[in-house]
Amino acid sequence: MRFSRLLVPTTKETPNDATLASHIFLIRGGFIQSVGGSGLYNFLPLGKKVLDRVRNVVKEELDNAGCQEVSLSFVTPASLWEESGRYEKYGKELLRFKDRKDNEFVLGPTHEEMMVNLVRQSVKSYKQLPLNLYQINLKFRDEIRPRFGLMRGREFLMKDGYSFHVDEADMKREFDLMEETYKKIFTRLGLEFRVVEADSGAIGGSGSKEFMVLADSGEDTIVVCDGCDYGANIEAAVRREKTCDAPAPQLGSEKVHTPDATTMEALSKFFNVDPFYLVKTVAMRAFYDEGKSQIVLFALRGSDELQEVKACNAVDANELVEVSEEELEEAGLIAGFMSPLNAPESVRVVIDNALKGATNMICGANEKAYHTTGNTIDGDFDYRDIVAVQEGDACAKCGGTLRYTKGIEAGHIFQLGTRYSEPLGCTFLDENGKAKPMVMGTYGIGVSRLLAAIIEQHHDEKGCIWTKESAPFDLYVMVSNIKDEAQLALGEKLYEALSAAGIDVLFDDRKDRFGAKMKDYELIGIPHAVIIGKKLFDGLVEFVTREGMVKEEVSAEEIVSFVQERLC
RNA sequence: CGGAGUGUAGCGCAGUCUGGUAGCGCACCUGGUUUGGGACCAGGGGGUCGAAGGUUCGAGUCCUUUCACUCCGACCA
Repeated sequence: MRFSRLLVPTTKETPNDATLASHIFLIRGGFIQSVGGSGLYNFLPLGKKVLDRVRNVVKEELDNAGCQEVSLSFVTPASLWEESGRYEKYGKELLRFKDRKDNEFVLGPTHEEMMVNLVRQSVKSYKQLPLNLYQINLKFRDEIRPRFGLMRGREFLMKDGYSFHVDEADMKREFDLMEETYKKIFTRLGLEFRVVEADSGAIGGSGSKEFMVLADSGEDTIVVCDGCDYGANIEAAVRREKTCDAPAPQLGSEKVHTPDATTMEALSKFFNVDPFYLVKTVAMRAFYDEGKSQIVLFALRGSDELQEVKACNAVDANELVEVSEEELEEAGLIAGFMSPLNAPESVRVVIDNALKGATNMICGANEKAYHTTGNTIDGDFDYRDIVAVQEGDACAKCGGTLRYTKGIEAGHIFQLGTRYSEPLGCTFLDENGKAKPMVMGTYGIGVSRLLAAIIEQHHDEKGCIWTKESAPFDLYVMVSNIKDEAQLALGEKLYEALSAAGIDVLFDDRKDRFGAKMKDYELIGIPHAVIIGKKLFDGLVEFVTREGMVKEEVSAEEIVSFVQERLC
């Protein structure tokens, strides 16, 4: 491709809404263009090329693993969503609309329903299973807050795969195969990543794993172990039970006047005890379908923090919202002095596993300005894991030290079970002629997000540094001064010879000066370049490696074979 | 939805307080010079100042309403 003919509107100036390197360089490098609506982007020729290359890597590996590509309608009938029960559960993220006949539709945010519908219509027998179908298509989620360019757009390209099995064991086999396949994909793309235990979220199902591309700019906090390979999203992370060296308060069962001790810190000072021996009670309003809600008290040790996703799952709610003091009072609760032990009937109580059987605990009295001491938590409560693992906690697996790191969720695989096949009636006949719901797995990769993830991991202050399998071109060839006939002639010759050798070359034949072209090269970030410049007088050209901007002088006569050797 | 802010040329911004010919940089077009680190000179095109209403002789500027977008929190590939 000749640069002079390529639409690559590079800019010197940074768009004012871009803060992330990937967002800045993808816009400045002319890969993508903001559409104006938030979270919507056009892919320009360079961006489209990268997207296609990434997509091909994904496709090749999946096809190798025996998956079959299909393409489902982007517009999906609302009735399917009602069948699965997600029409409401998915909430405002579903973009709903009606056609001229007043039929309701949804722009697909994920396609479990659609794929199940496809399969239930065409698969009837155990002989046709297992089956793994995928597509690489647009998705639309009306995100609450799109941001960071391609990282969190509303419209995005996703690979979504769905597998169908006769039983759980076969589904797990496929799940493991997909984990291996995903590892191959991310490795080929040159990404440093980690596979972690994850929460299943709105998709539903049991076991799930996320593929986290490690980057400080990642939106997810992941917990990793220094001692073993344990890794988990903070939303699903577990730890070894915590202990405390400080002595437990030796206080009998009493009610103590504690007027100003409304925080854990103040309470800890008041009694001069470690927060480990305090009961922290967090009130949240849990929302369910049809707008129903209930106040829930979550109790944990004063030294712990509530993990909201775990808490939300514990009460099976759609979402949790903080509660105002007025609402608390209406429910008969006093902020700062709440207790799970004698809570009003109307509120639900969930207690963290770590508190089960705890003794000598100091707790709110459910009475203004009073706490009670000497409590033992052994009642018939709903005990759950609702705690946020903290840095320094011990690994449940090996006892090593856990720490936080940041990641970009690039892939997520789920063991779905019959979450969708059952309500949608996706059944097959087994050897005995009995109808059974298919056991499913589902597997996603954020393909457009991968572009952002690659740049987050591979860039410098000057621009992008694409990895081998993601680069828009294999090689960039620059003629420094196109008025220099010898330079131009060599450029044309190289362009032709290298292209003929199967190398995808971006040939910079523009009239601009050396500096301008160099800046564009650095911004666009093609892995290697050949610069034809003044040293051609001495029969030399430069071979540049974008990573580190390493320059090597090579004889003009040998450059073709030199490049071929270096690029493969 | 809660909090904070911004809407003026394709992009980045000034002008708004104190009403009086709509500006600057980048980009773009024409001509010339220049060609190893985002060149220079000369000329040029491009705007219903987010929208609606109001005050006024006169509104980008003041008032009211509204919409959109951005940033900080809850959702997710």
